[in-house]
Amino acid sequence: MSSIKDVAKAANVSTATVSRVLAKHPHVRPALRERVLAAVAQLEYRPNLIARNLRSQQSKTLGLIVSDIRNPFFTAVSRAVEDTAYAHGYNLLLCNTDENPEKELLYLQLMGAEQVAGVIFSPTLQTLNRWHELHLSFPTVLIDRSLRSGDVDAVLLDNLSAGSLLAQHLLSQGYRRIGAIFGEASTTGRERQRGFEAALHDAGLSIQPEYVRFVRPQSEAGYHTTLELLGLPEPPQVIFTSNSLLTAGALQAIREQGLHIPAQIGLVGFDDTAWASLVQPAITVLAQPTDEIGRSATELLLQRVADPQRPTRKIILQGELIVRESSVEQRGRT
Amino acid sequence: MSSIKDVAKAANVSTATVSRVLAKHPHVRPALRERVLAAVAQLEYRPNLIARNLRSQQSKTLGLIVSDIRNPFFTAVSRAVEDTAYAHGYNLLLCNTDENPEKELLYLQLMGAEQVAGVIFSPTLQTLNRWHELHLSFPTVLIDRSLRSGDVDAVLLDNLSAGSLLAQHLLSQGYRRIGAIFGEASTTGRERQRGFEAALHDAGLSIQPEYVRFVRPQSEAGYHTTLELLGLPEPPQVIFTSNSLLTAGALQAIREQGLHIPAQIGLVGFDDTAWASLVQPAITVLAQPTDEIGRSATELLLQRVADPQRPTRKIILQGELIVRESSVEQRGRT
DNA sequence: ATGAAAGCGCTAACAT
DNA sequence: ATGTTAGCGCTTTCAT
Repeated sequence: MSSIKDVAKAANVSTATVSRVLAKHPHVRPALRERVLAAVAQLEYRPNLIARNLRSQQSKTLGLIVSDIRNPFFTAVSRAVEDTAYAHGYNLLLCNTDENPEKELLYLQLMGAEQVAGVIFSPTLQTLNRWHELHLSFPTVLIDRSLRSGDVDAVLLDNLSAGSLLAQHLLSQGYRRIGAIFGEASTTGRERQRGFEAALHDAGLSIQPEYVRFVRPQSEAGYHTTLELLGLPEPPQVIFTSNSLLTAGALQAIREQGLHIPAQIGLVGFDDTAWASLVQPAITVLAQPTDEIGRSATELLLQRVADPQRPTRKIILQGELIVRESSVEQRGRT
Repeated sequence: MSSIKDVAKAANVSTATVSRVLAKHPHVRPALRERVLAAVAQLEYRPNLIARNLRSQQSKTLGLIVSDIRNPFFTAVSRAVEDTAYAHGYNLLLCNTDENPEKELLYLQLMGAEQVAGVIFSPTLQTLNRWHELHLSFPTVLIDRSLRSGDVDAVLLDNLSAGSLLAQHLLSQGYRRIGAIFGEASTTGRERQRGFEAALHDAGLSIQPEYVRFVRPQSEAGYHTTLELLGLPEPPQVIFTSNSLLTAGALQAIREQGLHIPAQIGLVGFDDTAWASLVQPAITVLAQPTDEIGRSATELLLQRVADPQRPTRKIILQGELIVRESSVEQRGRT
């Protein structure tokens, strides 16, 4: 690998001049510029970004720390973040935490050590609670989860409204006994649950605790919890799930019990995954604008990188209710 | 951010000693070690990896360049790569190329500039064809695609067998007019097609070119191509797709045409995605061992990092045919 | 066993 | 407009 010195030697100039040419500084004589460029081409010179970063104390890398890349929501967001970062000349350091606070801390440290320009992060509740103790050396934009009060940039869904909207839809369809499964590790599940409860409350319904569960936001938990719900003396008429992994697990459980959707049981969830419209009946979902979330988060982060003094902002996006066949009106049911 | 100098000063030792303690060198007096460790803790010192990398000319970062992170195959592989890398103390620089050779080259350059320890890459045919011109400065493991002859480490599916296996299953089910949609940008699609053709040939069937298509390996293409196939004067009895995005598109097209699977048309594909077993009827697939692919690729890469002289290896994994309802026997059909 | 010092490749302040 | 040089934070000879 040839270095800037080799180029300087080949072009018979100083390394400073090479650096200037590469950085497109204005005051370089065309003749020299040509010589440098020729040498660069001839030697196939590529600047060593490590050295550049060390010297300039900043990198063109963004960190993205998500809890599970297999969750289609994060997959979609990651893709949007990557695209946006790329468009701005940034790259992506991707980390997976499995909702594990220790891994979160470790990766956060890593980001600091790698001198990333900034980080996009979906934290667990635990890490969020000790956020102020962390003293991170880089700007952060939270996605999917945040503290109401937290003084951090964030791009979030209006989870309260989203939970309400989905619950209201269920109520409007005549459902009364609603089983609900929420993710336990994050603020998001809690907020969606609050929206859900608010909707029931507004409709004059009381909350039956045995119908409301908080579990690990993964397929297996969705499956087992749905079986439990279905096994209740008076099983719910519909299952409300707060993320798509839970929805998948619930669907599997319902199928295995030989129950027909929507005739015997309804099912709704979050995130308009590829399969939500592919299964039959298609699943009613509260779709999140994943592209917009990823794009906004990246742009927000880049703006903060450019201006660290800028006041904290939270971007709240609205979800969209997509009504499909899995939650059609149930007449004449108890 | 405190540096190694600050620590040295606080512990009243030289930076060399701090470095030795951190690197767990054997010959440091316990007393000094304690002082250093105390200073590290007190100052919350974190080594600057950029500086470390510059000095040691190597990093603990692995590059992963995939064509589309939204493809569940790559999502699953990425997850496995991340896990394995993490277990070995490495991080992941993730890039998305959209099957775009220019982006591939750009990202490959970036990897060099970022001094990654190595790269796992799923290249397009075009980049593969000029692989030897690239003169990469880091070791690479190819996944999903490769040249038969190429002198590069790779972890691949036995695509020929996989294509055959899936086609043979179709033949054994009595299907004779088989529409097939393959990805065009990679070697993988071609190989699966060769396996497919071999199976038909072995069964004494001739290949009907209008039934065999090569398209962009994405959902939209699967959708439109399936519509075309379905619109043929004598439409196929079953659709064979060579990746899960194509399968999803095909399924959508079939549904929109109001055709019943498997009574009116069959459907099979690759990759056992979350939804393949969730849709009804469940889809027969040739499942790839995504976890094993990601793990093997990472370990192969790490071994090569450790020993650059080691002879090139290709790890060929077998797919598994999972027969479900979407391809059941068709009796009495023409 | 420990410290002094060189140097990884680059940028930028300073000098000319 | 261009060159000289210091130094980013670290590791690793080379002395002692």
